[in-house]
Amino acid sequence: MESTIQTLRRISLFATLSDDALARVADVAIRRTYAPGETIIIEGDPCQAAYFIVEGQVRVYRLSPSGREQVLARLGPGQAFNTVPPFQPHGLNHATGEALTPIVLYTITCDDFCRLVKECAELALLILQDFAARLDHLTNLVEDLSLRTVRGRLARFLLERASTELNGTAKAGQITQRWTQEEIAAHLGTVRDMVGRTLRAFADGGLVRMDRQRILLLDREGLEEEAQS
Amino acid sequence: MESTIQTLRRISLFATLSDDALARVADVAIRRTYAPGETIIIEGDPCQAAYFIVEGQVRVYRLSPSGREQVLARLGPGQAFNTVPPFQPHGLNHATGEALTPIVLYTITCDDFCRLVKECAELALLILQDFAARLDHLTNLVEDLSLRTVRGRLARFLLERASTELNGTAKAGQITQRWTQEEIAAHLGTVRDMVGRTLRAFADGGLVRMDRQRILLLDREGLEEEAQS
DNA sequence: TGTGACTTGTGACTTTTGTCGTAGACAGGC
DNA sequence: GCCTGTCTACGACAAAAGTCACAAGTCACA
Repeated sequence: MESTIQTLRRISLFATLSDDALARVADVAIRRTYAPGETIIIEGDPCQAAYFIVEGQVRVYRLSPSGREQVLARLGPGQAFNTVPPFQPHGLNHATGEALTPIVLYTITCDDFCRLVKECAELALLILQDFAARLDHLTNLVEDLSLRTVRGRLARFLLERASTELNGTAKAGQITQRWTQEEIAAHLGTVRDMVGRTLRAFADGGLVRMDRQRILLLDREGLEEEAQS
Repeated sequence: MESTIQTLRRISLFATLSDDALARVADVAIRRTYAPGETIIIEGDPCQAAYFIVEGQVRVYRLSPSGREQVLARLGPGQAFNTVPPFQPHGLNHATGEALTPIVLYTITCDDFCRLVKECAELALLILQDFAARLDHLTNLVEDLSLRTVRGRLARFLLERASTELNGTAKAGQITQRWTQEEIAAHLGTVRDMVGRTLRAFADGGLVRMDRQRILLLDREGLEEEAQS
């Protein structure tokens, strides 16, 4: 059985932390598990804790009154969520988090988390970097939603996925992970129908080929052109 | 003439900082001025510095290929911008900042800023809180753009302005600050025409009254209803 | 091999949003 | 006062996005 410290070391926020600091984190971290489909946090609830994923996939999203959802992030092992509200005066969770697969994670209560950060400059800096990355991502999302068409957003989405997967063993231009149109729609802030129609338009134009739930990028430059608008 | 330290004390990020820490900030802060209409930073440029506004108004926005802009924030004295990229590995400015009025501000170079934060846990915590507030704001903006109609966004915008201005001396429900439809549109991620038409629709429905560039909220509950969708 | 749950394809339609052109209203400088 | 530039009003139109209904495909699992 792996020790708490060894496990926490795999969280990217803690990866480069000193042993000393990590030990203090381990003192206050509590292990939890969730079943697929279970809701881990609910938007608007008072913030209880920050969450650090050891195993599994979590979808973080916001829900509209009319029931549509906007995915803010899809997170995997090593990533964290709900790290923001602890630093806010009246800290409410600002999104809902749902387990997609069986989840193992560690939680740290708001108070503990704030205290740790105050006492440990090392950790503070790491979290700042993490926040910076999120701000960057959200700013891009805002630009996308506000200034691009669904067509453009989908093109960017495909290009982005294909390139991140290149790091792995995926063949160039192939998106191996399975995405339903519904899921893609929730990421892009639109509805399934639009995604389906736009994908078909891309396929008709010879930009992509669809093979089940896998998508093959045929014409990267063409897609980049589409991504402009 | 006010000293640098006295001036920096008025920046909200530094307001509660210890004298000692503030002195170190003052050592590396450089005073700058800009004329109205001048561009202070350009999105995509490598990040040179963080900016702290002493006097004047700055508009921070992103530009689309087709020339439309999405305002991310409108900042005044005491507020800061471009504090994020210093914490990113390849730090590029992720938005454009433009002086609306004559500006006096202090800049701190990326390197200095990072070093200060590393050495001074107090400052790190304050910046974390600032980032948390921004993340909150951006998350709301994403939800708005993705899940609400222009009508809903405008209603929320009006309610928000009217309530923040209540703290001042403004009469209940009046938005005293002047907003052109063009500016509102850039905040909401739409175009002037839409804002004009929607405002007119609200006025026809008796929800607001428009008196030149001032807007008077007549029916707060009605607006809240509109804000749902 | 059937069954049910989930996913996708497709067309017709509505609503929302964006675009364009023109004309009127207003404010501030001179 | 009288321009001039900025802001606004408004109608007609075009494009994008969302909605609805229903058929068909896919898959896991008994």
